[in-house]
Amino acid sequence: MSSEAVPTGPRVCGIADALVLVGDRWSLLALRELGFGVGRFNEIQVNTGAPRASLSARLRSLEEGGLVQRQRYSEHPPRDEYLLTEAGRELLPVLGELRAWGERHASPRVRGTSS
Amino acid sequence: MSSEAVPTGPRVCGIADALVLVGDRWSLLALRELGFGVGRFNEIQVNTGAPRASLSARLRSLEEGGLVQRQRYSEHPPRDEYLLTEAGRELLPVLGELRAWGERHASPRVRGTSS
DNA sequence: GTAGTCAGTTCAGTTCTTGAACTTGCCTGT
DNA sequence: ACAGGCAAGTTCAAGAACTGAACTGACTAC
Repeated sequence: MSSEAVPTGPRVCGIADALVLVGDRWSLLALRELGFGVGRFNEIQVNTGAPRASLSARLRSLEEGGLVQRQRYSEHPPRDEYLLTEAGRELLPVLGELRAWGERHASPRVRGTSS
Repeated sequence: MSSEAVPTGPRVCGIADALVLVGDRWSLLALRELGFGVGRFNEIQVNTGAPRASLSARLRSLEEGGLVQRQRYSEHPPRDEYLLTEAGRELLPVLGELRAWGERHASPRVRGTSS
């Protein structure tokens, strides 16, 4: 038997909960930008490459999930920008590790001396 | 004035590369099961709740991405199980942090004493 | 007044995901 | 032997989600 008391069953852990909030293609990229201090819609859109509609939906669900908050920076042309909440900021270390992993294992480029 | 010389531009970093491999709803959950030592298709399927077709596709792409490898555990009824490669195992700490974050911020349950 | 910026929304088409069967190969019970 | 099961997938139609391009408002610049 390979298993040593690994309890098998319908395991529910925080990973599943986390993925409900950030388990899609664009959320983490948007969060990365917010972590860089970029909070404007168009900048996030350009830097991540997400389609505007997707980004809009994603930011909205991140806001509902309590990861980001919207702040008005211009009244008259009503313009908002997005900021990380504490919950969002606490995700940044995870993103950092994910980036490190990605650079080690997922990047087809560089991986050596040049450039 | 929150920004202090944050270079704006088309930022490309390992996060995007990582998300190509694991940036979907089921990959990380499957990886979690593999991390628990559960490598059988049906068990992963039940524990994660992923539809069979999705799981099959996901495991294939994880295999192509070098995160898991398939190992035959029965010849005559040809049956494979999945194991983490080194790249896959190195992702487990990230998953651990994601779980910790999820338990702190994404779970609607618990969250301390009151509620 | 014409053009441009910013933050989204709308639209129609494409792609992805899902659940429910179905298949293949073997093992079990009677 | 033969029906019935289990395991690991595959197939298919339907539905959900995503996408790029164009459009809306509310301004600002020339």
